[in-house]
Amino acid sequence: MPELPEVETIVNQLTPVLSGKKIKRIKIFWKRSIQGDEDEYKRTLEGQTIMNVWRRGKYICFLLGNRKCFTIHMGMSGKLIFNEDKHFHKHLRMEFDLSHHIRLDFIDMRKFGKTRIWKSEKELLTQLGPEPLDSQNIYRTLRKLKTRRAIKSVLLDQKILAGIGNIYADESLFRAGIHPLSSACQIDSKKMKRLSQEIPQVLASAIQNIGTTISQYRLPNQLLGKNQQFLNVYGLADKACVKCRTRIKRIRLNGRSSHFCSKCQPILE
DNA sequence: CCTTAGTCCTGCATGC
DNA sequence: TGCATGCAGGACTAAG
Repeated sequence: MPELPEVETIVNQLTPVLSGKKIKRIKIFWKRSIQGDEDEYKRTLEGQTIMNVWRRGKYICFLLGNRKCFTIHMGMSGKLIFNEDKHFHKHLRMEFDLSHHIRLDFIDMRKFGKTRIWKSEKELLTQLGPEPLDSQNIYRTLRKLKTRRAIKSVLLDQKILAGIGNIYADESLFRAGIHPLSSACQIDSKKMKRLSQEIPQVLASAIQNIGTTISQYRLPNQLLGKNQQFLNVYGLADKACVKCRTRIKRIRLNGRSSHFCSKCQPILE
C-alpha cells in the first residue's frame, strides 16, 4: 500500500527517466482507473511533454507542456513499471508510450488506483493538508486541533496531513508512546511535540530504506523496499514488543486494523 | 461534528 | 481437492 515514502521512492525513480519525454500514446484497459472520458485523456495527454514530476501526499503529479496536470494515486496495489518487452501484464490498467522507446505501465491488481487530469497546477489537490515532513509544521497543525477524534483517525485524514497511511500512523504512534484511540485534544503538548518529531523521522527513514514492501508492492525498477525489517508494530499482532516484550495488540478503528503495545502506548482518555 | 457501514476490487489464507 | 468465507484497506459517499 504505497504511502508517502513509497510514492516518494517511486517519484525519485521516475523523474530522471520521464522528465522532458513526450507522451506519444496512451492506452486505457480499465475505465475506472480514469476520471473523465477516454477522449479527454487522449486529447490532453497525447503529444505533451512531461515538464515536471513530483509527489504531493500520496499522489504522483505530472506537469505537462500544455500546463495541465496529471495525477496518479496508487490506491492499495498500484505499481508503475518500465516495461521494455511486449509482455502483457494481467493487471495492466493503463499504458504510456513515451518518446525514446520508453513504456510505462500502470498495473493495479485491486483497481483502487485512480488517475486524474487537472485544469492547472493551481487547482491541484487543494483539499490536502500540509506535507508531514517537517516537525514544526506538524506540531503547528496538530496543536490547534480541538477535535475529540481518535489520534490515529486524525493522522489518516489526508485533509489534516497528507501522505500518512496505516503503516506509518501505527509506527509513529508507537514511537511517540501514544495509544491510537487517544482523543486528539486530550494529548498534552509534550506528547504532541514528540509525535510531531517522530512522524518525519519514521517517514524519512522509510524513504532511506526505499519504502516498505508488503506482498505485492514493487518499485518501478521491480526491486523491493526493505523498510519492513524495521517495523515495530504494523502487522506484528501477537508478537513481542521490541521495547518491553508485551504482546502487540490489534484492534479495529475506522474499519482499519491498528497495531500497538498497550504498555508502551497507554490510553489517555 | 463524528462514526459506522457500504462501495469498489483481487488474491491469498483459512476451514470444512 | 475444492469450495465458501473472511480479510487486507484508500478514498469516497450515505445514513444515523
